[in-house]
Amino acid sequence: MDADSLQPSFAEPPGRAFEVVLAWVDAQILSGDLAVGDQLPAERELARLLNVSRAAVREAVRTLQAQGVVRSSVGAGAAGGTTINALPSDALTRLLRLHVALANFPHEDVIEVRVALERLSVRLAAQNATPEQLDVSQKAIDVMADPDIEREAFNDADTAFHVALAAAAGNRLAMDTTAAIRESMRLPILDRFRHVHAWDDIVEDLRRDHEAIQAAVTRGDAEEAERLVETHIRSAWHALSYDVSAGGWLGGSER
Amino acid sequence: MDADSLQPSFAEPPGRAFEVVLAWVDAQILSGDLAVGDQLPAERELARLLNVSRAAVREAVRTLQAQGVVRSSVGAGAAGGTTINALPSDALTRLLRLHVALANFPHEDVIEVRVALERLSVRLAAQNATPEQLDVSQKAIDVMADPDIEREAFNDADTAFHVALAAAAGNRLAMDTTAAIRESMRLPILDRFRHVHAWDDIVEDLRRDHEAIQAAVTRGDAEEAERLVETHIRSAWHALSYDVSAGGWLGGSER
DNA sequence: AAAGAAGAAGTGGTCAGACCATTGACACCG
DNA sequence: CGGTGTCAATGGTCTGACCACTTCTTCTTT
Repeated sequence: MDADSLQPSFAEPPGRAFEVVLAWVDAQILSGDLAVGDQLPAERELARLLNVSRAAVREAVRTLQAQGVVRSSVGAGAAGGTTINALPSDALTRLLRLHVALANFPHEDVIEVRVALERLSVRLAAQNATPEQLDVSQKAIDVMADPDIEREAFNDADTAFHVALAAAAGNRLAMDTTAAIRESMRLPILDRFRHVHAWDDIVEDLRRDHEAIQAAVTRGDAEEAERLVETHIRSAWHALSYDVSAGGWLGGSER
Repeated sequence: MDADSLQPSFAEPPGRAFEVVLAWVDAQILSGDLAVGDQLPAERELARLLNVSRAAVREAVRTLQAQGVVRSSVGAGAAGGTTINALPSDALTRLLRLHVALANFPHEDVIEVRVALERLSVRLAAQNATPEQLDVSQKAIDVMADPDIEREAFNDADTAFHVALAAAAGNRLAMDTTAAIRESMRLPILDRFRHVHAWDDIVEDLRRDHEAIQAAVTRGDAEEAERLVETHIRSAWHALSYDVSAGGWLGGSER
C-alpha cells in the first residue's frame, strides 16, 4: 500500500500505522459518532486505543488538518485537543493552488471550470444575496476604483469581489469551490497583471465589467449576471494572455 | 498561528516546525525548482537543511500527501524517497467526501454544483470525446442494464458512467472536480438506493436517462447533452429524496 | 574478465521517551 | 467570594533506536 491509498476502503485493512488512525476517524465520521464540534480523543489516548505510536496519530492528524477536517490546540480542558471542524474552503484553496502551481491544471482548463462555477454563483447570488453581502462586493469595487492602486492590491480586491459574490450565492459548495478556484489563480493572474503593457486599458475594462456584474446581481437579473460574468472572465483572460506590445501569447501552463 | 494557517503567506514566518517544511516546499514549487517527477531531499537531509526534526518533516510530508502533491516509497536510489506527483483527483475526492459526510455541504448544495459541473463536462465531452472514451461510458451503461444487478453495484456503475463522461471532457480540472463531486455523493446516493421502495421504477428512469445522455454526447449534440444531464440529476435526486411509500422526504443534511 | 552473491548504504516507516509551552481545573489562602 | 499558585492534561518538538525495503558497491567464484 502506498500513499495513494490514504483513505483505504474498509474492505482492506490499513497498511501503515497512521492509516489505522485515519480509518478510525473516517469510520467515526461516517457512523455519525464524530460530528463538527466534537473532540477527538487525546493523541496519547488514541495511540493506546489503536495500538500505534503517538507519532502515527500526529501524522494522521496532519492529514486531516490538510483536508480541513480538524484543528488542534494545546492546553487542558475544552481549549486543548483536536476538534472536528468545518474548514473545507481553505483546504480546497490550498490544494488547488498547489496543483495549479505544479501545472497540473492547465490555466485554460481552470478558466473553463471557473466560468461554469461563477455563472452558477452569480445566478444564485442574484436570487439570494442580502444587502449586507452586496455591500461586501461593492466595497471591493470601491477599492479597485482607486486610480493609484497597485496591481497587487487590485488583484487582491478583484479576488475579493469574486469571492464575495460566491459567498452571496447561499450555496456552501458553490461558494467554496468558486472561491477556491479564483484564489488558486491569484498568482497566475497577478503575474499577468505585472507583465502586460496595456494595463491602463485593461484595468478600465475590468472595472466596468465588475460594476455591470454587480448591478445585474443587485437588481436580481440572474441571466444577465451569468452572461456578464462569463464574458468578463473570458475577455479578461484573453486580454491578459495576449499583449499586443509583447507580440504574442504570454500563455499558461501547457500539458 | 493555528492549524488554519497550514499554508502561511510568505509575509509571516511559519510558526510550527512542520510549517517551515511546508513553506520551503511551497517556495520550491512556486519558483519552479520542484516540478512533477522531482524528488524532495531525503527526510533526514531536509531536517538538517531546515533545522527541524525529522518528525516535523514527516508531518509536513503527510500534509502534502493529503493534498495529492507527493508520494513516498522506501528504498535506496530512484525507487525510494518522496516524489512530487500529480494526484489531484484522489485528494479532491477524499476531501469532499469527508466534508459531505460531516454535513458541511448540504446535499442540495452539492446537487446544484454537480449540475453546473456535469453540464460543463458533458458539453466538453460532446465536443472532445474519443471513441475509446465513449466506450468506457457505454460499458458502464451495459453493467447497469443487468436486470439482477445489486443496488451497490448499480451505484458503482452509475458513478463510473459519470466519471467516464467527465474524463472525456478533455479538461483536467473539469474532470477532477466533476468526478470528485460525484464520488463524494456515492454513499449518500447508495443510502437512498437502499431505502426507496419504488426501486424498479427509478432504476428504469436512470437507465433511460443514461442512454439518452450517452446518445447525445456520441452524436456531438452538446446542448442536448447538457439539458439531459441536468434533468437527469435533478429528477433522480428528487425521486430518491421523495418516496411516496415513506410518506415524506428522506431529506439530506440540513444546515 | 565477467557474473553472481553478499554486504553496506540510504530510503521511508515506526516506536519510545524526554522535554517544552499552553491552558484549565482545582486547592488554598485572605 | 475572589485571587493566587500548583498540578495535570493538552498538543508541539526533538532525539535516538530499530525495522523493512531497495539499490549500489565490494568481494568471491567461475
